[in-house]
Amino acid sequence: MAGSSQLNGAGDPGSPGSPATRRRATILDVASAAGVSRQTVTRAVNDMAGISVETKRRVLEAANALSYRPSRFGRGLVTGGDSQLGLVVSDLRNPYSPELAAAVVRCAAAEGWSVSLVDIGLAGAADRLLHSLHAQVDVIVGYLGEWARGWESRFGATPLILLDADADSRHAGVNLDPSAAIEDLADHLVAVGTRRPVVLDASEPHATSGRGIAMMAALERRGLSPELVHASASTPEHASAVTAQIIRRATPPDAIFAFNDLMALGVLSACRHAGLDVPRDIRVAGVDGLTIGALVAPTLTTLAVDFDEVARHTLELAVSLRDGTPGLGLRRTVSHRLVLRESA
Amino acid sequence: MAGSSQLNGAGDPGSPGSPATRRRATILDVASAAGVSRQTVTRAVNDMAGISVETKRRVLEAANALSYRPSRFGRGLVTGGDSQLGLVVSDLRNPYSPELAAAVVRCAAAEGWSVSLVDIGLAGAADRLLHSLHAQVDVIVGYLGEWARGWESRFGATPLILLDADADSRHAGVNLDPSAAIEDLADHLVAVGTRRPVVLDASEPHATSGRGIAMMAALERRGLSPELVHASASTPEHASAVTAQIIRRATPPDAIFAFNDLMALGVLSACRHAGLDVPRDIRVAGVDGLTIGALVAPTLTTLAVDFDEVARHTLELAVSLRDGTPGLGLRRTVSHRLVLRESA
DNA sequence: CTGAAAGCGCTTACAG
DNA sequence: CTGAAAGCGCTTACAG
Repeated sequence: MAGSSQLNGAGDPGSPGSPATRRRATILDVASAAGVSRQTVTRAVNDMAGISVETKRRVLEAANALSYRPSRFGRGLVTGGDSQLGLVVSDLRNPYSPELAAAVVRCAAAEGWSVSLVDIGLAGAADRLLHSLHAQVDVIVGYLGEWARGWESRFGATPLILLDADADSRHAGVNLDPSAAIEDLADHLVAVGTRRPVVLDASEPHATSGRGIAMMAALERRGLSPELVHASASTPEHASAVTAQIIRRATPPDAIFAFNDLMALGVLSACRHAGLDVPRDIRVAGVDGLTIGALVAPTLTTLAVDFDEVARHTLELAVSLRDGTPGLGLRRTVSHRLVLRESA
Repeated sequence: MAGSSQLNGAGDPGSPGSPATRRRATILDVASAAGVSRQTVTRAVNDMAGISVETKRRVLEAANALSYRPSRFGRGLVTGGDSQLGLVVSDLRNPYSPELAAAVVRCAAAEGWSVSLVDIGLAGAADRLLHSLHAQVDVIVGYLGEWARGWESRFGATPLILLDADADSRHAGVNLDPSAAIEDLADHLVAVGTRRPVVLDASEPHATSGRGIAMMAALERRGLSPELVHASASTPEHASAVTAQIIRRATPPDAIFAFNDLMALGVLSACRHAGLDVPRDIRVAGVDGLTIGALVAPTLTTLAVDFDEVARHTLELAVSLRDGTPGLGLRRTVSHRLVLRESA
């Protein structure tokens, strides 16, 4: 038809050899196809008042025939568009990430934000991903790790919210504080008669994690002599391997506090394969409060993170950052909570 | 000049009645602050050639002082912008969703797409969420359920890719086919001497799921008389409750095939609490191939979905749909694969 | 109920 | 190395 060849030709109607990728129809294409002006098209497409039923029908028909979709850029330029949050995680396959993402996505939706999800765990792609993300969102939040260093020089004024980062960071952030929950757990372990507790940390021997240190201290303060053990990585498999060795000793531990729930699952698995009953022979606890901890048998005692609370703080910070209204504090803290289940 | 210097409170702290939400600085604000033209600002900000070091420094300084961030709309309008995929899941807390999302996010990133994640499981918010999503992405993919009905009339030409939808759907989609894996599992169960298998389905009695029907048929074809049982919902808890009843019988089953891995976890839990050993006393299998299945003890035998393959197909379809090049087929099928582990 | 004008913020040629 | 002009696709007043 004349209309469609004009559409594709864009000023060059008779251009021979239809292009492989046809240009997308614009509001002007629809307008001319329907024989109306562009703002009549706007009215029809956006379901606005001030348009006759018949005209609307005709316009929508033309729009449909041309597979017209309003450009989000054209529209966003004039309306401002929705706010966009970029959520960066280090490994979507670790169940921790999805549980956080779920909370953030829900909370964001309630506040009218969209969230773009990025996994920078991929080898080498992190730099490219962050670059493309920072061009598309209003605020970036997540576990940036080393990428937070030198942020301004690389990504200019893109606001950044760090999750569980170093306390000395200059960026906005939401931190996690396990100390109170660790005290509660230590109390509990003592109350049930624990004698030989082991703290199973993930990091390298020379960089014991904060929670590992805190747990050691809490147990020592209660008169126990906990042993500190390191897995070479924080995976269930490594935790399982280390546990298998430990429980084979002449005097095995009667409690293992794992760096996180995933590692605690590995501990549980090693205990089962060794024929040990949890919690009768040995008690096990993790950190994070992942949903799966309630699905395994025995159910896992844990220091749970309130992901919803983290998400709430994150969105509050995101709003301040977007609007440039720093408010009072750009750093928040969320405490872990002891959740006692079967394993301890 | 007067306007722009007032606008940025930065150089004009004492502006009376400073507005709650300050207008964001534009490229023109930076240009005038740095005393250059707008395209010189573009050159500096986008790290382009053809600008002196000194000018660039001055511009970036001004940009920084004004917290300037290029508008993604202004930029997208002229560059076209990245492609955006909208991923819709029904419940991010069900581990199935994140595993799918992880694969899609990774695959999309490799193809240069961004993905916006939306959870429509939220009560009542689905309609609003889909509306805002469809204005922001190029293609929508996911588990739409009832929302796929009447899509065109509500969301016009927004391309849609349905995951695991009815075969009679007119939309593009990626379907799952468990039939071959079900045969493999049936073979295995027979080979290890299963006598009294139970198929634990999730749906209501009058709407047995496709995989439930297929498993029943596969077992019957091998001379067994499987029993079909329904949980009132597909949660681990319901599965656990039903299992507890069944295994209490005089002649309990020696194998349970659960609708999905989550329910299989519930089965495992009920067995453990009843003192049954899996797989010695009873065999258990699920469907989905979730990561957690490999972390529990005993590890879970399952009919695994290759999420990466689903993601690959999804992105191929997304590209065709975005470009309006339908290619040969807009429907793909991915087969489950039997993964034998300890539980069966 | 409909349309002509202006402008959102940016980049891409093009001219100096 | 720098800037004046044009235009991306849309909506928001405003005028008929």
